[in-house]
Amino acid sequence: MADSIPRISDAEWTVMRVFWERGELAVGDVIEALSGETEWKPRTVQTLVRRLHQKKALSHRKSGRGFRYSPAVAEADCEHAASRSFLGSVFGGELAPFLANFVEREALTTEEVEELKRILDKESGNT
Amino acid sequence: MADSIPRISDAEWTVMRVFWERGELAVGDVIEALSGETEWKPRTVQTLVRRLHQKKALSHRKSGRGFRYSPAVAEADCEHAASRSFLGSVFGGELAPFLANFVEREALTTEEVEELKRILDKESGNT
DNA sequence: CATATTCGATTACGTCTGTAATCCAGACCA
DNA sequence: TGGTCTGGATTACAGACGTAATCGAATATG
Repeated sequence: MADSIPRISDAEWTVMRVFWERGELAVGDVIEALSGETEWKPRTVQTLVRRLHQKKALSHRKSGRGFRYSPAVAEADCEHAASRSFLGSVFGGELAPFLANFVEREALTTEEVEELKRILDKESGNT
Repeated sequence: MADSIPRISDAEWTVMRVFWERGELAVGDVIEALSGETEWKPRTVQTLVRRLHQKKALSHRKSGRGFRYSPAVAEADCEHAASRSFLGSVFGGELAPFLANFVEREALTTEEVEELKRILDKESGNT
């Protein structure tokens, strides 16, 4: 895990999620997987795949006429990097103000609150 | 509150925070306020202020030789819009997966967990 | 074999961002 | 009054992003 996490753009997240869900894919597979979800033209998807490969978020493997691509970074790592970056820009890097703002504007149900608390408790034994 | 919230970039957040903390300011005030915090040249700060005014995040008022600017959007609204946008891109729009990923990778102290739970409880009476 | 399809590579193009520099006019200072 | 400082307007410029089109090679298909 020497590589730092590449910065993934909004459109690229959509593509990466396909790879994280389905593993190694050819471009055509990605195009098909996204055909229901987005309006992107095939060339658009291919550009996104190529850029993700350039920035080392996907790796390459020659296969027949083209390549097969697979995730070269872990989803959770990318998510965490994005979270840190977001909290850094918008909330001074802190989780609490984010959460406070969020619950202040969104009506969470008691169910949801309970779920979130359970998640908080999952952080096992610390100080 | 008819205007939708403008999209504020990373560098722009730094500038907006100065306005939210201090209210109406001339460009020079912002430059000075940021001189400790960033390495930005005065022209850079001015460009950011001008762009924020263009995108209606700041309003204008003629004053002497130049203008005084003030926030035209509420901090909490911008934060919430940014949060929604971030969760939408990265976590399928949901808070729980974000929180789960975060606590899984960051060692929160018991103190912190308690604070977060208190925040969650502040969402008053819903279903 | 000939044609249609697919995919990589290259190119495109407008917008947004970060990071300024230049130019100019008005204001303050000596 | 003439210089200096400030701030607005204009311009710059490269890189990221969204959204592709074109070209050309290889492949699958009839």
